[in-house]
Amino acid sequence: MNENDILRLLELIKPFPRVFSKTVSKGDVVADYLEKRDRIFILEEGEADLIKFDTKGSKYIQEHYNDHDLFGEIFHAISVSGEYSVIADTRCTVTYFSLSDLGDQIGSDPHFSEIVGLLLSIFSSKFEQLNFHIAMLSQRTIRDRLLTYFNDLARRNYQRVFYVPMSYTQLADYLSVDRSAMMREIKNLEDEGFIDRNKYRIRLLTNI
Amino acid sequence: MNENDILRLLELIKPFPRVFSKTVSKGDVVADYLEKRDRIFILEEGEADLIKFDTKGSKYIQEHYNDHDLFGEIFHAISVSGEYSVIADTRCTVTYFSLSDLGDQIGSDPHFSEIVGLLLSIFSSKFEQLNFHIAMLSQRTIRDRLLTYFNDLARRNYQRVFYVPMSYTQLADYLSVDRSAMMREIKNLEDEGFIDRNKYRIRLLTNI
DNA sequence: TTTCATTTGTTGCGATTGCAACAGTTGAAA
DNA sequence: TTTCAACTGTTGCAATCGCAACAAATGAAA
Repeated sequence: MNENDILRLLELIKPFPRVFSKTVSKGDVVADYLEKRDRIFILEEGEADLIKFDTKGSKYIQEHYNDHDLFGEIFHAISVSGEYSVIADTRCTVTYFSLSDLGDQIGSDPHFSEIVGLLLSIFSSKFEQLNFHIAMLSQRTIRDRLLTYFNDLARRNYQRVFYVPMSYTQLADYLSVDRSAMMREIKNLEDEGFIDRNKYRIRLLTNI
Repeated sequence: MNENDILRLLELIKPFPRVFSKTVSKGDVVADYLEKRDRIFILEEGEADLIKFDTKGSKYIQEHYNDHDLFGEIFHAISVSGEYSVIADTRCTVTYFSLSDLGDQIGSDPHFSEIVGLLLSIFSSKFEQLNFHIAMLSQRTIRDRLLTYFNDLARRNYQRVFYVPMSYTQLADYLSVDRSAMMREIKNLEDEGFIDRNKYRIRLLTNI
């Protein structure tokens, strides 16, 4: 996601009456994903987690958000069972608005076309993320999912070396595979000379 | 997708100079997915298929489009390998435009706020589709993917009975599983009393 | 520094899946 | 009406995966 786009959008829309800001303390609920809504949240300061509450009562960290990250119901593949909340990891300031509200308000704004452009570029990049997720999940073996994911990291880093940007527990969740089976497959990739690994630092040794 | 939204959007944007229409003959290329673009196509009349050309030369129908369907690069999980084209199945008329172009043009239009609203509602529904696809692919067994998909069909039909809206070959592709393994699992679901099936007509016999 | 919860790393085993192969069915074009 | 390609339906088998279980490592809070 382009951080400058987010910052510029914030600057432009903050004056609108139906664009809200709030600050929540660590541990507080930033947003509930209980009802289907068209709100978009921009995290201005702090860190927060998207948490899934299982039907059995257990909870998992589904995503982690930093400064200038963007989240909202419409961007998420809320799984069939369970409830979701975004919980503040540290003290957080968020700005949020409802998309349909925004549509009503920006018409008369002199920066109207810039705002629309920024929204479209944010949407494009979200579509791209979701589409990549689908392409990765369409791979049928753990090995192919890992390689698809690693190649994308390498491509976006312009390097064969990169750091996995989340814990392996979270990665297994993102790839939607069993964690232990994923670890086994990572070990296989190392043993067979496809990758070189040192904790979260990975180097791809082959093409494709 | 709400067909009325599409029709109203067409009505509003057709007058713009950078919104184009064309008619292509059966078998012709409607759109190439070779380059990353931000164009959106609306099929006004006719039928078309999104075709994937494998690295081995084989080709598959990935999606099928009817009147008033909407497609474009940003809406698709273009898989890692292979090329894509949209090919006319019958004589087709399409209207298309580039999103960024549209952003530049609608600012001065008296209906801008309605246009933005329509675009946002179209995007919401695309996000919903992609998110459902991810939630379904996150299920780890063929059985769970089938039940997730069937329950969604039933929910959207307000009925336990529904027709699978594509061939089983295409369904296996959408669920990203082996076709024969999927057929085996469908048979198991029948044998175990979860569903009742007659070709493409399915009735769910249990909850969840 | 100690404690303790979380994460990583590893393995055996049974269940599920993909693959290959082939017969039967269907439907559209010749 | 015949032909033929595409799709459905089925099975055996080997590969892969999820699950359970547990030890080791890590790191944040007390």
